[in-house]
Amino acid sequence: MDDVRWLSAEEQEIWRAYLTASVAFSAHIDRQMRQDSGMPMAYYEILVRLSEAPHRRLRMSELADASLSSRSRLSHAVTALERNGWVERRPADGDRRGWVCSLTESGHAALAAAAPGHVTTVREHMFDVLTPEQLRSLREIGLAISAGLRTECEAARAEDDGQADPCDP
Amino acid sequence: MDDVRWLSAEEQEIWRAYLTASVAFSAHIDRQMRQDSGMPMAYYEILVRLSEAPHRRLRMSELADASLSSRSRLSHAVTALERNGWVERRPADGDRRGWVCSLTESGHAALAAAAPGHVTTVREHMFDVLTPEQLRSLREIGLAISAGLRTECEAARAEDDGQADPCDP
DNA sequence: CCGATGGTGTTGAGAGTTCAACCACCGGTA
DNA sequence: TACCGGTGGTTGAACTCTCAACACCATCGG
Repeated sequence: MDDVRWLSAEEQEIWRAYLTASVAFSAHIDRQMRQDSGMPMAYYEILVRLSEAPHRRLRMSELADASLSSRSRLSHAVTALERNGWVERRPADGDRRGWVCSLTESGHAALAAAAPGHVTTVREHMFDVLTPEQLRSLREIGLAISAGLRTECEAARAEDDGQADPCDP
Repeated sequence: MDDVRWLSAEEQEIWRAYLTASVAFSAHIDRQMRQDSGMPMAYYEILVRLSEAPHRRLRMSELADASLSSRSRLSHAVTALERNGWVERRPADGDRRGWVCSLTESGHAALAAAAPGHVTTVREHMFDVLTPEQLRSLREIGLAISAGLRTECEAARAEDDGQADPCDP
């Protein structure tokens, strides 16, 4: 890592355009969610993933993967969501290490109340400002970046020479 | 906000592709920065902005805008950076309310040490996985989304009927 | 000069995240 | 059976961020 391939002026411009938009957009969405529904975006994501799962329940580890969250983060988050009565945790049958997390009726109601504002925000600041072609492109870009992140994890895992895996969360 | 324009299946796919990539990518970058340089990405951003400013110094409010951070967040961050000796805060002359924050030599060294790893990560997971055309498109997409967020702020400000401005940070 | 208004920046408390242990359990192996 | 590495999940402390309140100063109008 000694001969760094620095970014050209043009590349810097691209990177900055992406970074600025990404940071500002996610901050905007998070703020909207907190103000209108009293929960951070990460919690909304958890509720969404639960609501989409069969029987509205998932193993903790599966929920962590689905909601792009570390196990530790999810554990804390579920504790908070449980306090609100939006979610329940019960032992998994068949594996006494595991727990399944399920969406309560009250949690489903909270999700239903939060969704309209969220979707409206996303539509206004994304689908209303981009052309259909840009949207198609954005989909491909997202898939490519995600794939790139995933393959690095697999490569690190494949080495399995005791190196720490930098892709846990 | 009663007749919500929900997302079509195709739109959901686009949104999810973007969200997944954006969250995973920023988490990856933040983790790399923390592990290799002991600071969160937000702090690196502050150092970068200072290093690019004339005389490597900026008013707190300008630095907050440049680093996409709220004033409160910047204030806490600068306190932490000051503790590391990477940054200094001194009263602004001409306006006794204000403070200017400047990058120290030690801060510049920390930035120089952190940059290679960061740039390498960005290149590997963005420039190496996207085509030139996708990169051009991503730049336009970023600019469009940022512009959309900005115009909403201006609209809110233009109303100036006592409504709170939801675009402060 | 005085008060009203607005901008600049800080502070403290509470919420959320990260990191590094840690415990409990599974599955395979000797 | 006993051991042992690997998995599932939690915990507590330190850290970062958000939000609301505040203090201070500038500026403008009377």
